Amino acid sequence: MNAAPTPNTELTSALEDYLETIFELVKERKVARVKDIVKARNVKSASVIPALRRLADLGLIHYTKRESIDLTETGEATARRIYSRHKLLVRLFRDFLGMPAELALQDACAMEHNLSDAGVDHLVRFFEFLQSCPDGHDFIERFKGCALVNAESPQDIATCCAKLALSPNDPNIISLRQLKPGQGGSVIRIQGTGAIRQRILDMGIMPEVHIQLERRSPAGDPLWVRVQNSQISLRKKEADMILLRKDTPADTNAP
Amino acid sequence: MNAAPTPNTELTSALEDYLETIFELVKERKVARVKDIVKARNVKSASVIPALRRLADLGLIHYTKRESIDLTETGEATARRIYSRHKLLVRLFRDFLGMPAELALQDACAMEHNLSDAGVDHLVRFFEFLQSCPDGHDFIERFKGCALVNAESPQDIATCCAKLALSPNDPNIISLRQLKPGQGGSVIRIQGTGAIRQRILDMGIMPEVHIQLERRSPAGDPLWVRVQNSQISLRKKEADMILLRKDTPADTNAP
DNA sequence: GCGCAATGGTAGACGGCTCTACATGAACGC
DNA sequence: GCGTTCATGTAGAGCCGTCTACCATTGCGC
Repeated sequence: MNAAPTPNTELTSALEDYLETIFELVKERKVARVKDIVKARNVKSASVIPALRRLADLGLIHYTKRESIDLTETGEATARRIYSRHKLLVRLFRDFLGMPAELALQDACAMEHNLSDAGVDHLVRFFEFLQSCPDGHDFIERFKGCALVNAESPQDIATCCAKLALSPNDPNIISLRQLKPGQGGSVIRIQGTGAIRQRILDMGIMPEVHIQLERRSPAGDPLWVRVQNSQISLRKKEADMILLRKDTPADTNAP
Repeated sequence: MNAAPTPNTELTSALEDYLETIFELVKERKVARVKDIVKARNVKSASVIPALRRLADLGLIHYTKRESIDLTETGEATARRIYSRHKLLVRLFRDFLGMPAELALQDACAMEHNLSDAGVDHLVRFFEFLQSCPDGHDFIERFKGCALVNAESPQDIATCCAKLALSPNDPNIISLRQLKPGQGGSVIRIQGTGAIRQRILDMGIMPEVHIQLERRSPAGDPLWVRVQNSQISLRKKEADMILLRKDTPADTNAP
């Protein structure tokens, strides 16, 4: 995936993964063996050995042929740094956003290599805020209890918010289908779940995105809308699910 | 970076990047040229051409030698999907976590390839909640105004929280340095900023992590603590910055 | 002591992505 | 018409990370 002017002396994502695996193995059972790494990372031993050699060259592990593997001091520090990014992302996705543990883990594994120091810092500040501030905790709990998060146990938004600004009768909050051609609005939320929801998200329609209704086909069903500067077509059924705040006359040339 | 049993017919991260670049160029100036891609992605034309050929093979772009490049219908849909992931992450890091725009962009670029559908969905639900629920907005605004987020314009946590549970005199909230050997606690926050803060985070010390004080050196300065099952040493100065909630006698064998 | 199973390691190949160095084409000024 | 210039494309090489197929060591049961 990369390859750039790789100066051969760099910790790549793959190596980070190996290092992290070793870290976990050592933590768990004091010693890492090739077999364990093969199993944990689901690769062949032929892939592991050169990786170990390179980690050894980088001074991150102690590795001599046919002997047990462990981390050097800098190796352990580096691994802990990677591992803590991992934990942080898991915490974000699982504990805060309510994502299933399994999936949160997968995403965290993949993303941890790309999270910058600044990203770490800002996530940490967020968690610090939650730790210190009971408002924060209340907020998260309400968020997690809410139908938006867990479609299976739907609890209405109104129940989750202390004060709900979107009165159901606000005439500016309408579904995309109710727009007139030429009108636009900003997405507030996508009603509904499952495959249709995913399709709508895949098209780039998500909260805070601006949509404009261009026209309806004569038959009425496919609607043509403009999103992110390009035109896409939607079925009525989908347009019903997209809730938005209609532009006020003021913001005619909206984002 | 990958390479797996790559069946040659797959959209890799690098290709996704090229596709997204083309999407943005087309959006901006109606047409993408090799030169623009070279410039945008900061690579050589020799790298771009084979990528274009493979994108064309995948049916994502129209490309014939020496003619202008544009997206097929599926190419545009795919690109929009990737792009919306990108935007979503930017929104998280910049608008919600208050990360500088530049850095948020970089992180988003790197991470967008690894965010799963489920991850997207959960982030979206979070933004939907914020959109719908004034509590949410208040919360974010308080978070962003808070000293934790913006070290430069420190506003005390107490000011940002409607009700602050951590009374400053809570005897269980102490700095790591005040622990007695054998005692432990859960990190609440890291005081201070800059390089020292980053060093502490790099060691894996962040909110919700459990730390136990093992011993102090005779001189008193290096402290030895146990984090994530391994022992690390800290200077007094660092220990001062780590605020934690002391274990109650109940949770003696804490996580 | 010996042989077998399991574990660890080697050789060689392949695809992906990038590069440098060079070649081709097109467009514009004159 | 022709040459210069810039954009585009080609050839070949290198590294990474994976694989398959084979080889070497170890240690354990007997």
